Amino acid sequence: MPLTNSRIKYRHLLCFLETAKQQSVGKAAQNLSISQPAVSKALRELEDELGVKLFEPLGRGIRLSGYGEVFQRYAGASISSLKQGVDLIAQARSAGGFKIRIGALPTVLAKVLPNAIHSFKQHDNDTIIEIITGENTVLMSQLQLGDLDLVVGRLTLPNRMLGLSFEHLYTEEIGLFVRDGHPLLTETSGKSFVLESISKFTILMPWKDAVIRPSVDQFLTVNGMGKFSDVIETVSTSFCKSFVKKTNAVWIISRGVASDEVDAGSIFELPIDTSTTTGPVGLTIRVGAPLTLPAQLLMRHIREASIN
Amino acid sequence: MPLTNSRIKYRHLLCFLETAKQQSVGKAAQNLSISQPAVSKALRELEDELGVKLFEPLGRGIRLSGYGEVFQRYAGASISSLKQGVDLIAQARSAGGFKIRIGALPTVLAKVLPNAIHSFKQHDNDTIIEIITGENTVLMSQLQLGDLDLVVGRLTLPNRMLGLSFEHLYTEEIGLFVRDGHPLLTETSGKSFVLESISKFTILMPWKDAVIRPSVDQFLTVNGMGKFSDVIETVSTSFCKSFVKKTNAVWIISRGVASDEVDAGSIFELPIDTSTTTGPVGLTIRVGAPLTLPAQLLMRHIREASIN
DNA sequence: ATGATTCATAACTAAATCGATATATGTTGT
DNA sequence: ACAACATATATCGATTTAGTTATGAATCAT
Repeated sequence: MPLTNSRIKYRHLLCFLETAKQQSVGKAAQNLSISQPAVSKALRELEDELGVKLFEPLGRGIRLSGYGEVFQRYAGASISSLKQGVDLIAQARSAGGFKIRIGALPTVLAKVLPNAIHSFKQHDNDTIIEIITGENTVLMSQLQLGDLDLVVGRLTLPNRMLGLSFEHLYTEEIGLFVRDGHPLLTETSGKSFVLESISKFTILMPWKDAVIRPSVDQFLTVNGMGKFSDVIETVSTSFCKSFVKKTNAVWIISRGVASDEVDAGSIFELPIDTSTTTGPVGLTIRVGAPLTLPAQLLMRHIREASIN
Repeated sequence: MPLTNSRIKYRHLLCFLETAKQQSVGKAAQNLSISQPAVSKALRELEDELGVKLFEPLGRGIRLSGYGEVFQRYAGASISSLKQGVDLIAQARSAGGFKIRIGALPTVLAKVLPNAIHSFKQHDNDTIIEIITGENTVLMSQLQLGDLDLVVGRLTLPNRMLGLSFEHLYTEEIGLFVRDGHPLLTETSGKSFVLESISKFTILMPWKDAVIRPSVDQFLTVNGMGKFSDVIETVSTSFCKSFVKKTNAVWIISRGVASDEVDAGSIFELPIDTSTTTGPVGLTIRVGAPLTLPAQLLMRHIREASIN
C-alpha cells in the first residue's frame, strides 16, 4: 500500500484530540464509544509514527506533553479543516451554492474590486459574491458581527478596529477632478495652479461621515481654503461622475473612485499636490473566526489586483 | 466501528488532491504509484460520502466541479495542517524544541508582553520564546524576511506594511514622567500645569528614528514648545528609568514603557493632556505564510494581556 | 467506422486494521 | 499492605480495506 507514506489516520487524530480534551484515556474511550485499550493503542501508534511521546504519566492519569500540546493544535486544525469543508459542501448542497459577502468602500469599487472579482471568477465560477457598499462604520460593525466576510477600503480609525485585522494593500491620495475642457485645465496648463480658483465652481465632496472627509478638510485648510459657498456633499459616485461630466463642477474624491474615468479619458485631474492626504487602503477581516477558503482565495485576487 | 462517523480518510483526500492537480485520474494514479481503478474507487467513495460530484466529465477526461474546487482547498488545508504538525514535531525533535521569535517594541516590554508570556508559559512550557528588540523598521524587515514570527508594538507607517497585516489591540498615549517628590509634582498639585515649566529640567525623549518621535514633536509644537536646551535622546528604557529616579529629569515616553514603574509607585506622570499623541498598538504578522500554531497561541495570550 | 484514450465498474484477494477481552503495570489513598 | 483506579500490553478474530486484474462505456482523432 504505497499511498499513505505516513500511516496516520483521522482515527488517530480523533482519539488523540478527545484524550487530550478529556485528559483521560478512559473518558475519551467512553465518549468515542470504544474500549479503553483501543484508544491506548491508537495513541501508541500515533506516538510511534511521530517518534515522540504525546502524553506523560501524571499521578494515576496522564497529561499532554510539550510535543502533545503543539501537535494538538495541528491535529485540531487538520480535522476542523476537513469538517469545515464537509459542512460547507453540505450547506451549499442545500442552499444551492457558496457565497462570499464583501463590504466595499467607494475607493475600490471602480477598479481594483472589479478586476479582482474578474480574475477570481476565472478560477471559481460557482461562488456567489455579494458586494455590500455603505458607510465605513456600518460595514465595520457588520464585519464584526460576522455579516460580512471582509471589507476592502480605507483604513478605519483605531477605536473601531477591535477584533479586526487590517492588511495594507496600497496608499492612495485624494484628487480634484473635472470634465474635459474645463476652464481650470486650460487656464492652468502652465502648472501654476492655486487652489483658491476652484471656489468659483460647484464643489462635490464626500459628506461628513465619510472616512476621507477629515483628509479633505485638512487638505483644504493646509491650502488656505475655508468654507465654500457652492458645495454638494454626497457619496454617490454615479451622481458625481455624471454631474462632473455635464457641468464645471470640481469633484474632490479619492483617486481610486475616479480612476476608471480618468483612464478612459472622460474626466481629468487638476494638477495640485495632494500628498498630505495620503492614506492606506487595505483589507479588513475578523480575527479569531477563520475565513472560508473561497473568501481567502478572493483575498488573494484582491491583493494581486491592487498591485497592478 | 463507531469512531469515524465520517468514513473519509486521508487516502481519499490524497487521491482527490492529486487527481485535481493533474486533472487526470490516470496521471494521479501514476504519481501515487497505484492503479487507476484504485483512484477511481477512492474518488467515488469520497463523492458518495459528501453527496456531491467532485469531478465532471470533460471530453475524454475529467474536470473539477464547482464543489470540487471548493472542497479542494479544505482538503488541502486539512492534509497540510497535519503535515505541518508532523514536520514541526520532527524538526523540534532534532532541534530540541519549538521556538517563537517575536519582535517587541518598548511600549509592550514593560507590561503586556511579560504578562502575555507568563500566561502562555502556563499552557506551553516547552516552546522557546525569543524576544528581539530594536528599531521599528528593522524589526519590520526582519518580519518580512521571515526572521521573526510576529512583532508587537506601535503601528508602523503604511509604506512599510506591504505584505504585512496589522491587528489593533489598544491605543496608547505618550506621558511625561518624573521621580517621586519632583518639584513639578508638588508645584502643580492645583492642576494648573504648563508645559513650558519642564524646560528647566533635563528632558529624556526617544531619538529621531523612533516610531513615536513624530508624535512627541507634534505634541510639543501644539503646546508651544520649541527646542529644549538640555535633552538626552535615547531609547534605553533602563537608562531612563534609573536616570529619572535619581535626578529631576522629565521623561517623555509612551505610557506603556513606564507603566510598571507607575504601578509600583516609583515614578509619576505629570498631569497634562496628551490626547493628541494617541496611537494604535497591535500585532503585526506576515500575510501568506501561515503562523506556526505556537505563535498563534502566543498571539491569543497577547490579546488577552492587552485588554486587561 | 475504428482504434486509441480515459474513466467507471465488477469481481476478487491478501493484508491490515479495529476493536474486544483478558491481563499486567503502576499510582493513590487508607 | 491492600483495594481502587487508570493506563499499557498481549492475543485474537471479524471486518474492512486497499489494492489488483479484467472488462465495459464514452469520447476523440483520423
